[in-house]
Amino acid sequence: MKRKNYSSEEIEKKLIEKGVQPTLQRIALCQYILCVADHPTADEVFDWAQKNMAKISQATVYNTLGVLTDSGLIRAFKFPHTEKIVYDCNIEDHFHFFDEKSGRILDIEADSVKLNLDLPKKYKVNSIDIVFKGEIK
Amino acid sequence: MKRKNYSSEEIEKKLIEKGVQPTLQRIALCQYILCVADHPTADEVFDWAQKNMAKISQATVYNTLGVLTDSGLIRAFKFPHTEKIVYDCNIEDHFHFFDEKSGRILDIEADSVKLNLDLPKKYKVNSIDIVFKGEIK
DNA sequence: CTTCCTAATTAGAATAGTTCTAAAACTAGA
DNA sequence: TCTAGTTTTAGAACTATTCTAATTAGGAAG
Repeated sequence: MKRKNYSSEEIEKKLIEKGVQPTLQRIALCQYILCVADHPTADEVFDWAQKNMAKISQATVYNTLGVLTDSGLIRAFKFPHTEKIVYDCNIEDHFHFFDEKSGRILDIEADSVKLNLDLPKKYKVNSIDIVFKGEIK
Repeated sequence: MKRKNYSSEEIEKKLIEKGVQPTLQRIALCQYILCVADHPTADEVFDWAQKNMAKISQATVYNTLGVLTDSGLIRAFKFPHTEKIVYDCNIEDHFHFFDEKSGRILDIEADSVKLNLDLPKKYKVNSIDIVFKGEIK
C-alpha cells in the first residue's frame, strides 16, 4: 500500500544513497518495483520490462533484483505457496497475509500482531516470519 | 522429538488406514521418515534409501512423499532458508524454529505461542505459518 | 576528446529441485 | 491364471534461478 510516485531523479538519488550505480536499466526497473508493482516476482518484473522499456535481458532483471535486495532498497521473500522469490518494496518489519482466493499478498504491519512466546531460554530468536493464509471477504 | 519406533506391521496398518497401498518401498521409506528422520528433504530420504534398501528410484521417493503428504500421514513445508521441500512427521498444528547455526529445524508446539491479532474484520485467517529464526545457545 | 579501467549488461549455458512420461513390473480380485 | 488397475522405474522435461564469458557502457585521468 505504500505506493509512491517517485520521479527518475528521486529514484536515482535513492540508488546513489545506497551505493548503487544508477544505470538506465536499474532506474527503469525501480520505477516499476517501487511505484507500480505489488509484491512482484522476477518474471513479472521481466514481463513489465519487455513491454515498457527498450530491450533488456532476463539476467539484468535478476541482477538488478539482487543488487536492490543486497543494498536494502527492497526485500526478498519466499512464501509457502510458490517457488518464486517475491520482492517487496516495504522494508519495514512486517508480516504477510496470503489471500488464497486471489493469490495476492498483503502486508500486515508488525504492530498489529502481538506475540507471547513461551520458548526454552536457550532459543535466541533473531527474526520471525509469519504468513497468514486465508481469504478476504 | 516424537521419534517412534514403529514396526513394519504398525506402519502397514497406518498406510491402510489412510487408504494407501502398503508397498515394500512405501513401508521402508516410512520406517525412515516416521521413525528416524528429522525434517528430511527428498534427497535425504533418497540417500538413506540408497544405503539401506534394495534398488529404488528417485521418482519413487518423490511419488511416495507425495502420496504420504496427500494422505495426511506427513506434512510438507517450505521454508525461507532453502528451496527444498521439507517433510515433517508431526501432523499436529505447530510452528518451527530454524537454528541458523546448525541449519536444524525444530518444532514449536502451537500452545507455546500466543497470538493477539488486530487485523481488519474482512481478513478471514485459515492457517498461520510461523518460522522463528535464531540460534540455540 | 581519447584512453584506460571498471562495472553493468547480455545471450546462452548450466544448475537444482521437482514433476512428467511411457514402459515394465507388480498386486488384488474374479 | 487372467485381467485391470497400481506402482515403480529410468530418463526426459520443466521451472526458477544462477553462472559464464563476451560485449558494451560510463567515468576518471591525461
